[in-house]
Amino acid sequence: MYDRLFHYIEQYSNSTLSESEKEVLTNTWKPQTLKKKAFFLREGELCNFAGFIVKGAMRQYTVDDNGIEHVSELAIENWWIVDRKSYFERTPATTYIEAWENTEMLVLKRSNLDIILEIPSIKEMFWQMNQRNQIASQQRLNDIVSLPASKRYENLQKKYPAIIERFPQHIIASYLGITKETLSRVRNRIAGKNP
Amino acid sequence: MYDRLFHYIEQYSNSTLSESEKEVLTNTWKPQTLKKKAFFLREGELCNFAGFIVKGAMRQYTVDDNGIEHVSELAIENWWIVDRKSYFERTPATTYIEAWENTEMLVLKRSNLDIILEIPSIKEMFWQMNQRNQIASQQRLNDIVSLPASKRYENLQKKYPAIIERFPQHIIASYLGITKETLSRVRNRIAGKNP
DNA sequence: TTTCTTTGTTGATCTAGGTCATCGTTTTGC
DNA sequence: GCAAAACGATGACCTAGATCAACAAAGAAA
Repeated sequence: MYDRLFHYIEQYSNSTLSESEKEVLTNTWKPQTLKKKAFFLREGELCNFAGFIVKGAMRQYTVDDNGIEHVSELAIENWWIVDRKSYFERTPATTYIEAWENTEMLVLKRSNLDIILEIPSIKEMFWQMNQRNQIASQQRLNDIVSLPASKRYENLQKKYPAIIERFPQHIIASYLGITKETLSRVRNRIAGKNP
Repeated sequence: MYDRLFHYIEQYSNSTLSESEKEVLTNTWKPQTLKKKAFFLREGELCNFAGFIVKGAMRQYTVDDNGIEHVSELAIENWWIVDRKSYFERTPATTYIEAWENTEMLVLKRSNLDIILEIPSIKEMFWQMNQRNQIASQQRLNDIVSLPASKRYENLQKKYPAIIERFPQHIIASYLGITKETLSRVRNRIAGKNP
């Protein structure tokens, strides 16, 4: 169960974890399973845990003043899921995080974060993770203002085909910032062009 | 000139810089001035410098396939300006960065980054900066899919009134993901509501 | 099986915001 | 000082995508 996490850390820190370090990790990261549709976090709560998905799929979303849900993040195996703002700044969460499938995670309690960051490869891994994440959301922001719906969908298909297979269309649509009807029509148009 | 930088670092690292650390900083961060309209970075180049703005204003933007500019970042005194992806991953820049006013900066060469990160308060400052930045772009992404143009403008007014005063409307419009005409009308409507 | 929920499609219509064009006003460069 | 550029406002029109509605199909639940 922990192997995926170790491997992830070693990959992104570009270094090897010692046995003692691995022990610290197993003492601070705890397994948690969530049934499909169960909430990992609700708006208004404190996000006390950061989760690494070992198996399953989750989605993060906000609810606006009109009660409309807007998907902000979709995550599957080997991804992190956390309300960063709430977790790092210890403020009430503005997002919901929900298991979309039955999901197994390893979760890091916020109060253990500082201990964990003493390990250089962990610090490096978090550093890289933040960097990558930031670049990705910058890219997403840019796409949303400069590309039409169809191009955004095609980009997602290219970049994260696995995501498209794991979530239904109305969730993907919301992630792309369009309605399910528009995504349905966009897919038809694209299919027409590539016979 | 360096005082602003020192102060910024001490503020966000929540610690005090020693004299020797300050010396390292003055040896690695170099002053650079840019005339209005001069480029700090062009698409395709390597972003070899991260800039801290001491005085002035800059904008970062991309140009899409149709030649339309999309403002991705606006920065004034005490802000950083850098193409993160290019700087950290050493890949060709996808953005332009241009001085909007005559600007004084302190710039950190990419090859000095690793030296600088040895100083704990610097590492901490970068950590915080990345964290904040990430949260901000997440917020911006959320706003753009969930709020109408008028609300986005009002939010910007509340959050960064200084930005609105320093840049012309067509730049602000692009930053908000709308056209200058729409911003003009939106402002009229808002002015009508608050007589 | 039967019922209920979730998912996806398609049509009709609407609208926020984009596009195009024009025209003052202000700034800037020389 | 003057021409040229940059800036901002406003009108007329257009369109990508939203909204509303109806319906089919496929799971999931019972």
